[in-house]
Amino acid sequence: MSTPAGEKLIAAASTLFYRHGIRAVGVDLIAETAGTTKKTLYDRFGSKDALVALYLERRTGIWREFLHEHLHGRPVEDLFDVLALWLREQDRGCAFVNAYAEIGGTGHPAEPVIRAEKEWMRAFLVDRAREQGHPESTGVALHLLYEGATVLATAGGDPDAPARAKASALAVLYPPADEQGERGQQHQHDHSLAER
Amino acid sequence: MSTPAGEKLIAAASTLFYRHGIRAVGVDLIAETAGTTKKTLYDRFGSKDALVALYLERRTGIWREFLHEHLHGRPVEDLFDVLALWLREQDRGCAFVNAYAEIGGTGHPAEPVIRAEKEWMRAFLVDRAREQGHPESTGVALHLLYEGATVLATAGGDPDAPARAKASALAVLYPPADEQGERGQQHQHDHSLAER
DNA sequence: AAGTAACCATACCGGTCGGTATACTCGCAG
DNA sequence: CTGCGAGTATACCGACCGGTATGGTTACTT
Repeated sequence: MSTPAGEKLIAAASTLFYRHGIRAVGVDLIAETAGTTKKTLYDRFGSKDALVALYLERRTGIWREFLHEHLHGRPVEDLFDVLALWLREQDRGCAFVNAYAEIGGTGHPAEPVIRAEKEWMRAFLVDRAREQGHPESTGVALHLLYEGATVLATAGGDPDAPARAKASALAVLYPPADEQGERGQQHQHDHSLAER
Repeated sequence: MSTPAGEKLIAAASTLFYRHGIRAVGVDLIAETAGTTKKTLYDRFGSKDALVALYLERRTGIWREFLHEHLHGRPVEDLFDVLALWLREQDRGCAFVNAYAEIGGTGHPAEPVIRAEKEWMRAFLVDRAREQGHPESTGVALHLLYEGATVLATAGGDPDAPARAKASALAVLYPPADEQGERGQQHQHDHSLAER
């Protein structure tokens, strides 16, 4: 936690950074939106870069909470239903991918935060898959499908990407029992997440 | 094609936009890097936004050429070897995803270029998969894995992501013949792309 | 010979960038 | 009652932003 004015600044910065991007948002606008001053911003955080790193750190917590709350007690493939739900409000996609697009490779203090988030998600999915009796490679595949679905739902403009990713995930988790080739998403298992 | 000075401007803009991002690069720097002037830039392209759109349009062509050249005559799963090769030089990841992170949802003239690229890639993979006897859903799965691998190789900092994606792709393309669960990437088929 | 497309050079515009400086007010703990 | 952390308000800094204006120089066409 931070001071009251500090929290208002983080909240304003988070909204603005996510919606418009990092470079597109100036510190003047952040301070004004938060109803405070640039002086306070620099007293609390020292630099815009530090505020950016904090924005992403806060965001990891929010996503993990959302994920745990909605995936609790459900099979791992329902991840994609949770993602679809998340993207309905977070329509600018993955904040970490977006941030990396702007600051990647510059030595920015937020870079390790981005890598850590991706690593955490990989480990989470490997663990969850393992609990259901699947090898590490299956968790990795789920992670790849998850990132792909996020990108295609936003930059790709395909709102059904998470649903398609779920279908692909089911094919990986429960491979068809016959020998080869010709068929597709024939088994539907209906593990689908109830609309809440 | 454009005039000589126009081409120099596009080349300079492409390098700079890809390396540092769109907002991070000013028109003054582009003109100076190209060894020409801002006047010429505006005479040729009219606005920075138009130059951004052109940058992405050019980039689609370069990637498609690279893809066709390296994937020619090889099975579709070798896509991931081609991607690894591409990312060895294009280490800032997908230019379209990065651009969308900066301009997405703003009505920028480059937005349709981004969506078109993702759609083209989807159609390409669906076609290629179909040629090998696989249903549309398999091509879609390959597309998701491809986007996921690109993100995880760059923002995720995992240079082996394309290789992992290939293993996942093989599991989708050639599902294991037994009933369920417990095993992973047991068949390796060795369709791997010869190092060139 | 006149016109024109392409180009270079330079200066300018209002606005915003990240960051700093100065000065003042409040509430609270020693 | 004094000192200090937290806050507000405002002004300032040099640098850069996207975009425009003016003017002059080639080279090729009609």
